[in-house]
Amino acid sequence: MLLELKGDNPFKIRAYQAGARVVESLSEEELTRRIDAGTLEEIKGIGEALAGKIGELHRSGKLDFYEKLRGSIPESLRELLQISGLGPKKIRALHGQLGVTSVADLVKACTDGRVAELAGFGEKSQEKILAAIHHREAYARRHLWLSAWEEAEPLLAGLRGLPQVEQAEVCGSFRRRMETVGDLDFLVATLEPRPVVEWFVTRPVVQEITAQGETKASVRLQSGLQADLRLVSPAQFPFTLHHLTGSKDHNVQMRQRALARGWSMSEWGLSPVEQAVAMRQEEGGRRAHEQTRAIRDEAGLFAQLGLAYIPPELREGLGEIELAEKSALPRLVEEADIRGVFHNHTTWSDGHNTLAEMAAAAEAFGWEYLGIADHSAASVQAQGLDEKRLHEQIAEIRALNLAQKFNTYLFAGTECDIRPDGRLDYGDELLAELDYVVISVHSALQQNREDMTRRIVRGIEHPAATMLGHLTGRLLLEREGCDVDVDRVIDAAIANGVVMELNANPWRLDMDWRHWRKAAEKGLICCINPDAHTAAGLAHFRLGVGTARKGWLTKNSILNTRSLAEVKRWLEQRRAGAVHGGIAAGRPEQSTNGKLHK
DNA sequence: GCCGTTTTCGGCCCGACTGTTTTCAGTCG
Repeated sequence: MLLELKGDNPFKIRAYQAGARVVESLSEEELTRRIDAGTLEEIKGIGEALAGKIGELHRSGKLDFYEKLRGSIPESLRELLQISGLGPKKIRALHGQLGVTSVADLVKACTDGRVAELAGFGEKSQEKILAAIHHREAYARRHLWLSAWEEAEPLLAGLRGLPQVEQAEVCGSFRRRMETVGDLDFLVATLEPRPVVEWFVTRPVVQEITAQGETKASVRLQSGLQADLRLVSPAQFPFTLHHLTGSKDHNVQMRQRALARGWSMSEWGLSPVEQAVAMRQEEGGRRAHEQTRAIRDEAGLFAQLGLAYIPPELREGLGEIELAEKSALPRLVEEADIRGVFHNHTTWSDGHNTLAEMAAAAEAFGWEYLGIADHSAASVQAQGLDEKRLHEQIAEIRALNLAQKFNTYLFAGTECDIRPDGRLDYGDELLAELDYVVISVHSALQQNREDMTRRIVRGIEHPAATMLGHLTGRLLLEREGCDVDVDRVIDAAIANGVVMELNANPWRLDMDWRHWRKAAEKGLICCINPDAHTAAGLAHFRLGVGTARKGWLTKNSILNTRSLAEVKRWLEQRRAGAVHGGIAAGRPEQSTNGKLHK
């Protein structure tokens, strides 16, 4: 950002951005190892200069280059970049010619009418800047994936219902299943765009139209979410779908790959390089792809570049292209693979539905089993169960199973607090009576990294622990997770045969998808849990499946894709102390049919 | 600042829309 504001070489700026993304994608462990071994430069995107700077920053906590850069630019200029419509060039003009160094300065300059007098600005720019400042918090806000879905779904259904529309999809980070979404990118295949644009910009949920043209429109929805509509011909659709789905890193790598094979690739199509260059010089842009390669869908596009189909969730530029080339991408878990969930709450603690209501809802999903894990006594705020009440609940669960009222088997569990010192909130005898134990941190979240890590690892080492609930306790867009050494916790879980939850509550999606791929490769087993507090909340398991897919998880590394019989056997063995190192060895295909046990 | 089966120099993705222009620059995605 500082280099941008300085007006430095745009390609240099891009190199820094690319380098930053590379560093972000590394675990702390690997980053440190590579710095110590001097192998940072082996990673694409990190050269001599960046490796040197990263090393200096890592060793000393300071970077001379950065300090000098920062000193040369007013700190407050950076926040101007957040104002939509203002880029580095305009900010430099405002700073250089009007002496604007802060948002407050800018507001004053606009209301004085001085901005409109600048070359390249006018009345309208001035108004837009003021409006953008006014709304910048609401506009810059990201939205939970689920909130975005609730906004997108009716619009998508509406678009698909229009007679002119052949295909419609939501692309972008939404399609890639990011945990939060910045805007919605609708893409439509049509030969008659006008009425579609007209329909889109006149929806009642549209608060403001920010752009409207022949082939695209942008609106601001009442929620503050921006929604863009792109319209292309059916022949272009797969190219644009891929392009708008991204991510940026993935697209850059795909284009490089296309170029290496003699193709110029863009959102418009795929054409031979020489032709694209020649036509661009003669005709300009779009016509360059008139003789584009005909392709039916995204799979055809990947195939043209010698790649297996890459699911949207994996398109983050994190090695998916290399594996697609070898047809070695994992077969990702699907919603239909889930046969039950653990970690759910009832009216016994802070849930809103009774045990029987939860069981009925689980049965409606066709699940073979449902785990009940109400809060333990320490979670007073959630009406956690004391020993007596937990005994009563266990009895009720056993009775429901005996009565065979539901086709879904109920497991008696608990979400047992890990106390600040790492001890569990129930005694060993009581824990041993349960079918399984979810251990979670709910209090003293501000503990330092070392204490928190030791606390959680101690919980994991308890012989009764079955799975670790919501690793960091984060609430997306609201509260940072606790500070914990994730790698150490993962290693401890694997060593103790403890499963890691993927909490599918829309606010959590914790453990983060960025950790799962490597963790699963090491042998960590996942359990996708909705952490449901209502019967309707059980449906959130779908968000967990989306996140698991984003984390490269396959059915085999997920506990609750196993049949009831397998899960029962595994839990029994675990409680007898016979299982160590996870359940990866058990092949689901070879198991008995869980339905026998209903 | 990074990169290399055209290269160690000379490239680096590119088109739509807006507002300001009077043919185009800046921003965005």
